[in-house]
Amino acid sequence: MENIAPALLAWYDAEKRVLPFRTVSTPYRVWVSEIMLQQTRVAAALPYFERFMEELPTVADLAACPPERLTKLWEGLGYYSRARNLQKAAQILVEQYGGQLPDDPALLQKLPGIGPYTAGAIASISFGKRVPAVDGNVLRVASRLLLDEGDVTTPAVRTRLTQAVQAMQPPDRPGDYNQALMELGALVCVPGGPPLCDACPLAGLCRARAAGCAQQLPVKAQAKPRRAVDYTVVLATAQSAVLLCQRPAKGLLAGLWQPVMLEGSLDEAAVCAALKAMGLAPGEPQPLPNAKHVFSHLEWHMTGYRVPVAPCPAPAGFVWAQKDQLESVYAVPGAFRVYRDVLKKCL
DNA sequence: GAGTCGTGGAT
DNA sequence: TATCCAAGACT
Repeated sequence: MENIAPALLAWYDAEKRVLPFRTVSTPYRVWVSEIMLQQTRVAAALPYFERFMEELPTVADLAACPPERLTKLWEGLGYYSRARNLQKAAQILVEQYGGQLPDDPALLQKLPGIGPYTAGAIASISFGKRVPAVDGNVLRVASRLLLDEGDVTTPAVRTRLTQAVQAMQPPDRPGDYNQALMELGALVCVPGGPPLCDACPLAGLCRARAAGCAQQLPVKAQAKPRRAVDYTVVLATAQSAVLLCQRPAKGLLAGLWQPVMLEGSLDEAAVCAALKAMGLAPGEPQPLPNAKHVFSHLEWHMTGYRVPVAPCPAPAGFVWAQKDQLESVYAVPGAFRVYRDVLKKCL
């Protein structure tokens, strides 16, 4: 195949988006941005990135940040283990690397939260190393360009496509080349609809376009169905505060805070019984809207109540959260958005 | 290798 | 509404 780099880089120079981690691209900023962008759209990550950099401008600041504050900064962005791993890595950098990121992708990949893609992205973008950084965008672009009908979720196909794009990576601009492939996938060679081939600098070289099958690529094994789980969410309120409980340190939404969560879809009587079993004195439950939250691998079906309870010390593992604390202290998952909105109005 | 791990936008 | 899926990593 004719080398795609010249046309690709010319397009990138003219069309690339102005992004904060491109405007000032220190290794630290590139690293944080790459972690935030894992499985996350640029538009969703941007406000988080700006806030994060304002509060934690250096590796040392990140290493020293109170973990609960870090979780709050990440609230709503999802995949919360990313934040924990980011801090673990920062602490390793402070202790073992003088607070500097190494330029060797093999060393980068030893840090928590940095896998093959992110190591390649940091090494190529920040340090000019000629290494690949292959994400979902690049797999889509490459599979179309080469008309590769292999399943891109398999390691063999990923390796094949990685080698193909890296073979054309120019030694003088490896980071821009990697970013250009991703940018092309994000802006032109898009998923979920017909790609914008008329705007593509590689259209003349694209085998899938020539064959008229670009939209059918990449081939992916279909996702497995999610399982549904029923819960009852109880906003137990007293004296303009709501009862919150911290989730376990491991697993789904680890360490985040939530209202009283009971297994199953319960009626008023069962809710009162459960609250009494917690040592609370519940009043009359008031039904709230049901809510559904879809995760990658499961669905929560939530039945909601607001229940006034007699003022009392919080049960073990719970806290009484005032309205301002709910906003500024406790990190609550987006899964509870419906019920957070209720609290915003009634607390 | 297959599950786990969030959220929101686009179609 | 249902589905996909986004600058993936970890176990």
